[in-house]
Amino acid sequence: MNDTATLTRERAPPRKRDAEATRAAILEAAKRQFAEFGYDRAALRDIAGEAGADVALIKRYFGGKEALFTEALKASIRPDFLREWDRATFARDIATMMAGSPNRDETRSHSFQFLLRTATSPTTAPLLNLAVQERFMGPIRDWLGGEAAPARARVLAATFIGFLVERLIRGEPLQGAEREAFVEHTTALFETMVSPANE
Amino acid sequence: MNDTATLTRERAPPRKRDAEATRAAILEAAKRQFAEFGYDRAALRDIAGEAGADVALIKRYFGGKEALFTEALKASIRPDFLREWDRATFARDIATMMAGSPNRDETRSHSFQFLLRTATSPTTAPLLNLAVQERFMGPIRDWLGGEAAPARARVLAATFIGFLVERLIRGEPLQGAEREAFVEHTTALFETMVSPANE
DNA sequence: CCTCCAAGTCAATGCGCATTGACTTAGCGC
DNA sequence: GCGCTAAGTCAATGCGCATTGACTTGGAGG
Repeated sequence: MNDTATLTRERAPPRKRDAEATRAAILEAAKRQFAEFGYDRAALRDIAGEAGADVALIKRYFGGKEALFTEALKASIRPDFLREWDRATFARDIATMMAGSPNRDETRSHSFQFLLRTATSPTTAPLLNLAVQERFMGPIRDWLGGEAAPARARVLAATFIGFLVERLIRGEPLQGAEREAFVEHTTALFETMVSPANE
Repeated sequence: MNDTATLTRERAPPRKRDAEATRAAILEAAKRQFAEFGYDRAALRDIAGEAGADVALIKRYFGGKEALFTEALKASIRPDFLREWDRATFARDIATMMAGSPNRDETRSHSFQFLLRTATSPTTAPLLNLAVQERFMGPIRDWLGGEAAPARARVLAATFIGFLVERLIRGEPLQGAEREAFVEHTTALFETMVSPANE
C-alpha cells in the first residue's frame, strides 16, 4: 500500500486512460514543483505523484527530467504577460504587487518563480537565456517602444527580476509606514523607466 | 603567490600538518564552489579536493555540508562592501560593472553570486534572509541615510540584485550603442535612488 | 629514540534519485 | 465476447553523494 496521499497536495480525481490528459497533468505538476523547489530538488517521483501518474510515464511522454524541465519552462513563459497591466497604472500596480507576499497571487508568481530558480542554477541558466530572450525581452521591448528600447528593456527586466527576488527572500511582510514608503519609491522607480528619462 | 592560475583545479602545494590552514583552505574552496555551483550541485568531495584535503576533514572541522555552507555564507558577506564605492561616482560605477561580464571581476562577484544562488534555493533561502538582514540591508540603510531609509534600502537592494541576475543570465556581452544606452539608463536609475527623489 | 595525540586517510554504508525494461490492464474495434 | 494496442504499473539497476567510524602517520615533547 503506497500512501503518497499524505502529501499536502491534492491528487486529481482518478483519471480515465487518457494520454493527453495525463501528459497535461504531469506538465502542470512539473511547472508547479520546478517553480517551488528548483530543478535539483524537484523529484520526478513527486511530480508524477502529484499528477496522479507513474514516474515511467514521464519517460514515455517527455523523455527525461531535462526534457520535461525544458517543456515546463517554455510553458511557463507567457509572452503576453505585459498586456495584463494597464499602462497608466503600471508602475503602481507593480509596486503594490512587489510589496505583497508571493503566496497571495500564486497564479501569477508561478511562472516568475520558475524563472528565478532557473536563472540562478548554473545548469539551467543557458536554457533560460534562450527562452527569455525571445519571449520576455522581446515583448518588453515592444511594450516600451521609444528610443534605445533594447537597452531600456534590459534595465526594466533587470529591475523587475530584482524585486521578485527581494520579495521571495523577504522574511516578514511589509507593513505600515515602511510599506507605504516602499510602494512610493518603487512606483517612482518604475515610472522613470516607462516614461523616457530626460537628459 | 599567485593562486588562481588555472581554471581546472588549483591544488595548493603540499601543506604541512596544520589544522588551521586546512580549515581555511576548505572554507575558501567552499566559498568558491558554492558560489559557482550552488548548494545542491557543489560536492563535498570536490571542495575537499580543491582544498587538497580529505572529505572526512570537513566533518571534523565543520560538522557537515549545511554547517559548512552556513559558515561559507557568513564569510562571503562583507558588511563593508559599500565603502568600496565612491559616493560621487557610485551610480556610474555600478552601471559599468553591471554592463560587464561576471567573469572579469571575479573577486567581487564571488560573494554576490553566492547570494544569488542561495537566494533562489528554497532550502537555503531562510539562512540567507537572516544573514542579509543584518549584514546587507543594515549597511545599505546607513549608507543611504535620509528619510525612509529602510524602505529605500530595500528598493536599492532589490534593484541591485536584479542587475546581478540579469548580468548572470546574459548570454553575449553588451556592446556598442546598446551598451552605452544601458549604462546611461542604469546610471540614471541608481542616481535617483541615492539622491532622494522630490515629490 | 620513544610515546602519544592530533592531523590526515581510507573504505564501507546507506540514501535519494533518475532511468529503464518487462509486465499488466483498460478499452476500442470487430 | 475477443484480441490487440496503447496506457499505465512495478521493480530492478546503478549512480552520485554525504556521512561515518576505524585506521595510519606526522611530528613535537620528553
